[in-house]
Amino acid sequence: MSESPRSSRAALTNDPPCPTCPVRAHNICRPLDPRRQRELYEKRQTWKKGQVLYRAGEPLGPVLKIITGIVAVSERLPDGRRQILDFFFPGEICGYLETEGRYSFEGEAITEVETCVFGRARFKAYTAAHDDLAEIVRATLVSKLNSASHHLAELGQLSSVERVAAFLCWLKARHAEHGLETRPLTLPLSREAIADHLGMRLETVSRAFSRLKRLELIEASDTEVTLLDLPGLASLAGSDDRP
Amino acid sequence: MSESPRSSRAALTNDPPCPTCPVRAHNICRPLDPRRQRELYEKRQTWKKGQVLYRAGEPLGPVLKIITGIVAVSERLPDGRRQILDFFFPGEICGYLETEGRYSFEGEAITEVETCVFGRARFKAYTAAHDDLAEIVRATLVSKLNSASHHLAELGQLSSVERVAAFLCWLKARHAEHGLETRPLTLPLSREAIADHLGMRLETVSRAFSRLKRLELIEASDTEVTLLDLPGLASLAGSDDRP
DNA sequence: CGTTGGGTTGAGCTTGTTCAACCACCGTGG
DNA sequence: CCACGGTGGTTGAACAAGCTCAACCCAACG
Repeated sequence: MSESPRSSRAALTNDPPCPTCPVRAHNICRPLDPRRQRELYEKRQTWKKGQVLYRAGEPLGPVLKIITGIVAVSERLPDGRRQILDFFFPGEICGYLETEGRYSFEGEAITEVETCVFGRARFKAYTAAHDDLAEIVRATLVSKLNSASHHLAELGQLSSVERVAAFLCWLKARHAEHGLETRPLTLPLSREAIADHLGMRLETVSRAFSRLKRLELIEASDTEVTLLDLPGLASLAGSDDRP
Repeated sequence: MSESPRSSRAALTNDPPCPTCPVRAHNICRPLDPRRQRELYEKRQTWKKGQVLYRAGEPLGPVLKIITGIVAVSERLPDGRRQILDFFFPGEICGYLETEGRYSFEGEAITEVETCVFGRARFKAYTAAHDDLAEIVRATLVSKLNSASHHLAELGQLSSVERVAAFLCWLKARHAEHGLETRPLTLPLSREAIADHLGMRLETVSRAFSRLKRLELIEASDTEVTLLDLPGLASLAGSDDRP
């Protein structure tokens, strides 16, 4: 056996880039020691903005963990209308939880995206074999069900301005959770993406932003928002923050 | 040891009513042999129409499996608006999947309801210890996430008539799945409950029913509906049933 | 320097809400 | 037995919210 430090076999199985990965402490990777990192890691892939990671109805492909960028998961109606169900942020795993047999939804890179790529069968077996990982998957599933339900209540009951307020609060929480700047928030989403997420038209989203500015609840440009009055926004959004 | 066939201890631990339970073949109970039925069974409870099984924010109580009747799970805004997130039918388990620490939502009996009652810790431990049961719980969770997502797309994208059409298709599928009469469907839900589920007002639901009748897609009374043209309804509902 | 892709804003229209009247059904009590 | 009130459903008319279509703005970029 060769002792050369970079034989092709060694390059394949050793030295994963995990130690410098910005999301090594997120989700499934959080409890991994170097040995398990090496066992689980396979490869990475980058996706251009607008590129589709998987399409509804297609047979299942690999499991993807987002390293950088944002993925929108959506359902599309035959006539082209689409509902963005969720935005996946760095650290999250997409194309896994919401799958049974085939993809039910569509995953699209909303920004430039970099992902870790795992063979599905291997990933499933590995997470099933390790209790701590299985528990993380389960907890994520429960939390996704909760936020989908909450989102449901927003779409069903809130007016357009209320929905945008709720969205901004949600976005802030998400940024905070991922250690990103929250004052101001960078808005990596177009008005159209926000509209498709909130079940309204982009013009209505734009008007809602204008209203919130006029009410001095936010300051906003095309790509940045500052939440000036978080409690005010939250109460608009119907969050019953009982103190 | 007494040989008397009905000592109090024996009454407590033996002879669960499972053999005659109408939902013994549903969900978690499906793979149970008599021994496991005896181990898992605790007791039953009935709830009057309108009674609240649990409230958002309360500490967790027991896990409930519905034997007969329908439970509506909803989120309520501070100002009283409510969104019915899901209807739970006989065989389903409620107050379990969507919980983390405390109840996030509210469960209310929409009809007279009979349930099996399981101590939560015991239930959790038992299902975790049996692989087949754990798998059923996991699959249910995934399927609930899928249907919540789909419901989200309906609320976000469909018009009022389309939503009612989608709801009727869904209801029919649900009845079929539970072996209930589907022609005509009995409608155990008030117009108000349907409205709260679809994010509209009861008057709008009523008008949508009238429109669907005029289009001869359905026949309906207060408490019964017949779906005359299922494909027609489905296409209204935006179901891309590719043949 | 023109073109292109978002974003904003206005005017008119459509859809769904609000408020109110009315109806059918059902159980209760005179 | 019938009058009564209550509950849930339907329908209409006026109104409001959000959508459509179109003009316009601005910054980025070839």
